[in-house]
Amino acid sequence: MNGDRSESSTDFIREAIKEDLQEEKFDHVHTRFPPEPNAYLHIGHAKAIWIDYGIAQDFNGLFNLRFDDTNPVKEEQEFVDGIIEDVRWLGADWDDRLFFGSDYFEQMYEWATDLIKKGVAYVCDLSADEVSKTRGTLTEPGIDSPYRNRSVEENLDLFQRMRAGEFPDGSRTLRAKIDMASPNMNLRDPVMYRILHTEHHRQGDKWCIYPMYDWAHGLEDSIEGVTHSLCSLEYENHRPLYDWFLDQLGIYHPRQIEFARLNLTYTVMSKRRFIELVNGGYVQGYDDPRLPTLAGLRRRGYTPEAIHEFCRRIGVAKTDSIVEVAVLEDCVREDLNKRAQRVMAVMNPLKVVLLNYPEDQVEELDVINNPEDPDAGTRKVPFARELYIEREDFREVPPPKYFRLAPGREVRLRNAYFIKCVDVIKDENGEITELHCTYDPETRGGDAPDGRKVKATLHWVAAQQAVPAEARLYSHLFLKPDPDDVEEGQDFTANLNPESLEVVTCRVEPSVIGAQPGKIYQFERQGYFCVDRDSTPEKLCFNRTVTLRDTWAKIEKSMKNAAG
RNA sequence: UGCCGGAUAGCUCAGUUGGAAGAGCGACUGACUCUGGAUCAGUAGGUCCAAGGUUCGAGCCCUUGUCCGGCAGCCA
Repeated sequence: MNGDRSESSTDFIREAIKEDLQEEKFDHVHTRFPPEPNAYLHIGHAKAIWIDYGIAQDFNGLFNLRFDDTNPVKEEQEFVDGIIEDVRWLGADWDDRLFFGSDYFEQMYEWATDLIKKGVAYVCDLSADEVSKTRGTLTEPGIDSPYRNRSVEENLDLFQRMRAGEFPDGSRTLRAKIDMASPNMNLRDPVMYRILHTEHHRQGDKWCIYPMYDWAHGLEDSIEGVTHSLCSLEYENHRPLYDWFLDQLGIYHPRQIEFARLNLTYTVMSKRRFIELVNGGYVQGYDDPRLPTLAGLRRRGYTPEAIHEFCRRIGVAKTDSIVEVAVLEDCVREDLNKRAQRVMAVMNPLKVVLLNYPEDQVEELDVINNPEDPDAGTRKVPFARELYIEREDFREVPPPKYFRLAPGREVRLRNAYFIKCVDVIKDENGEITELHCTYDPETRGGDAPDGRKVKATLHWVAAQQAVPAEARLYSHLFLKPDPDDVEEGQDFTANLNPESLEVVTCRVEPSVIGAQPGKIYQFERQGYFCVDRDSTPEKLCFNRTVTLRDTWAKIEKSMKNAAG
């Protein structure tokens, strides 16, 4: 874990565990992350993983990765592979404890039989619709199933025949006999098994009855010897049911503790919505860099360290909360600032011709790779007579407090020379096509021997030597902090940001040639950019992870506000 | 008019066994600077939902109320 800055932070779960250890309810700690393999993981799962894995580490305990694969209709091997990759990428380590709930089906079946023999489980012939109708409501009790008092022998026979495949889907269920009048809906004779003649991704056609989550989950934790089953708030009302099953069976009993799941501003965080966005063509896949999926974040250039730091900062609590994306963005900036090699790239080029620079000369300038990291070394960057600078780094009529290039003004080209603008060239439409400047050979490297200062430093590239590349500039997927904040009759897609992806062709210094997908750079003064897998040997493709903090934009905004 | 949770700074969240109210983000101010977009430092005064109670002492415990969230899949 992140040793140097984690100042032994604690939370209500860690405290509860400490207590359990002191009171000797448990003599060790064993947690697990139990995803269902029916979708890709998102940053909300990362929070859960860091709680599960982080706690196991803090207490020198064990951590399992277990797939909760009890529903063959929705689950696929593709997601198993994707999830394993994501969890490993995040840095959680399950050693050799990779498990599948479906491997326990036989044991679960035996335990179900035990419950039938005990007289606390029965085969019910009601249809799904009838079960629903007889369950009652939040304020009214349900009514007993007419099959509730079948004999143990008949239940045993029927259940065995359910397994043998004698009955069609949905015709019968195995139910726990608890209390149809319980104020907790989960205790109104919940279904334990349903009939599903569907092939399972691991079990094949071995089974045609499948356990419900509520029946299976507690058993899985029990079988694995998990001490603390950490899960989200929505399962709080299910805890009494897990306890009931475990108590009836008389088997090992983990302790469940619930915490609030993560919500983020300007995005959505559910499988269902990801599917809608992908199917609707609003994003290009589950690993679209605009999505908060782990695959998307990874492709965007987020690092495991940044995500870990984010999880540390947001903490663990039971309060429903919506965390600002700005916190996440700040975490990547902090991490990438330390590790990203700096490079210069121009997004929106404006040609600069250095009138007094020799026509065919090209210099190789030594440039520091990362001012934050002395070990990062230096590289060569070509400098020539024709350059590109950022169009917005020049103003013909500079506003107050604008210190960048303007007619007659001198600025520094980062790592190179001072230049002074002597002429502005325009086309017939009055559009500026290029700048004529002079450079001062004495300022090579960026400092003037006579001690004179400039107020701005611009990034640049050599026009001939720079390589064109595609840059994908991402901004928030939604226009509002809460995507569900819509007019009546609309859904969250009404808040989609039409400009969440802007694709431009930029020009980058040649040192990036050959960079592999996943490589992260800081484009100086602009932001962090990550080489995308869509890159080809001919053309690099960059995803903007996040912009740098933009103080100038703030100044500009406040001046506008002051003026308006 | 059921059951289970929650309510702390502008925003988002911490707050260990009850013992002088915290962080981050944002904002503002300043330093520094070859990223005026790196970096660093400082400032922020919130009836800790409300009203009672227990206590020498309560954000933390108890009671009541208010508001918010979850629960009526043969999903997880």
